[in-house]
Amino acid sequence: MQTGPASTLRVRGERKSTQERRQEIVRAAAKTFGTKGYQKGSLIDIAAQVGMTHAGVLHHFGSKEALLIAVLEYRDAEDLETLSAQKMPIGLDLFVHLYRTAAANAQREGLVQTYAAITGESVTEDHPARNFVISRFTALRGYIEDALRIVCGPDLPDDIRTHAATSVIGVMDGIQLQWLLDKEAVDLPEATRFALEAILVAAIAGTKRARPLGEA
Amino acid sequence: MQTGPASTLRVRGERKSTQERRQEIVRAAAKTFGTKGYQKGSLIDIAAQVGMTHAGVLHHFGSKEALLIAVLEYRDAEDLETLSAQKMPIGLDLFVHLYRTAAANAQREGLVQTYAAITGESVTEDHPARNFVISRFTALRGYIEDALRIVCGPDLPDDIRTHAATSVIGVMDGIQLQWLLDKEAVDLPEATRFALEAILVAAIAGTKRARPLGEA
DNA sequence: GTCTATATCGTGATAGAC
DNA sequence: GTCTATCACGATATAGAC
Repeated sequence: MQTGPASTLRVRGERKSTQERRQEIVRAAAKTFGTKGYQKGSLIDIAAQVGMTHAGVLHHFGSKEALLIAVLEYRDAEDLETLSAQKMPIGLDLFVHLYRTAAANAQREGLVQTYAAITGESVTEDHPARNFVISRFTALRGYIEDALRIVCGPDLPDDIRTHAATSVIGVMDGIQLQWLLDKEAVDLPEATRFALEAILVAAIAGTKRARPLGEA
Repeated sequence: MQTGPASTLRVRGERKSTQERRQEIVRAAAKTFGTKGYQKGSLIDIAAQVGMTHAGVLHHFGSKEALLIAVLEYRDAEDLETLSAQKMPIGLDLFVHLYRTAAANAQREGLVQTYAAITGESVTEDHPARNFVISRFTALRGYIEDALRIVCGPDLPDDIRTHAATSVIGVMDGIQLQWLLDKEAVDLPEATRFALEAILVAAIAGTKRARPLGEA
């Protein structure tokens, strides 16, 4: 991704330099978009955090929307870094990883808040993060379905597997949301553990099951 | 709540009158706040839907924030109307009701979208809907805990009951969110049914259970 | 690479005519 | 009860100096 301009001399040891500055800005933007939301979060606010004017920020990213995209990509990169390994865990390990993520998230509210605010806003018309969020959900469902294929075997009907994957993501996001709004009322790690176990057990129980809920 | 000015003559059969006009506006506002979000949704947009200028809307509600509150109250009233009875069902009936709500919601996207957009935005700083959403979650958790007390008996440890209630709300919201963003990938009623059953079974299984997830 | 200055726009809210 | 007109404000983005 090295798109350096030809005219600029590029010494190896650029002292502080663009890349670092851009990262500072992205981090500030993540914080602002997280606390104020994308629409209300202003470039002026972001710029102030890194000691610049908003014009300076625009010099680096061109537009507010481009900055948001940069934030989203940065968040994804951070997520991968969090994994001790380089790749997404598989099988039962994935569920262990999901629980550990929830436990870790309980101590980094900012990250959760940024994710929740942007995801929440993304359902609105023509929101710049919309496609990103959709892709993210699709990918996550895929990972979880793969894990379920390993844990439950191939006998598990496709629709049940999909419902389970959708439920896992849904319940993690939903619990995070309630936790953000009322931390005393919600135990993020333990509620998540309960839900993950419940869904996993139900998936393992698998194909045939009594249906207590249903017709009148 | 009759705060009519003394100077105005109030004939019983006011022909079209304020209350109806206000309701039109609230409905338009719910639609706009749902599609654009609260921050981006403008009074001008809302006013146009009912054939007025934004000044006209402000005459009725005083401020944009007050209009949002009116929308939230209106939505709650609608929710209660949806219930065939007047009161919230109890015990197992509550879970049946929750499933039916999800099934009904699959055919009224607008309502779901409004709820999701406002709830999503509410995590941001000083958002006018924040307290409303917090109260709503608190009340819902209470209802569900009560239902679980009936279904599972009083032996169920308090923390498990709370985790289950949090999970129920979380999974319903989370599945709705994924459905809004990608309706082909998510079967809202059936995924919800799966999740509700899973959580219910786990709650019934109750107090003692092996813990497949946990330490390293 | 960052600043100042400015263009342009849209908003929520107010005042007063009708 | 609704409109027109206007205010005050804050935003994104651009142009050009340094």
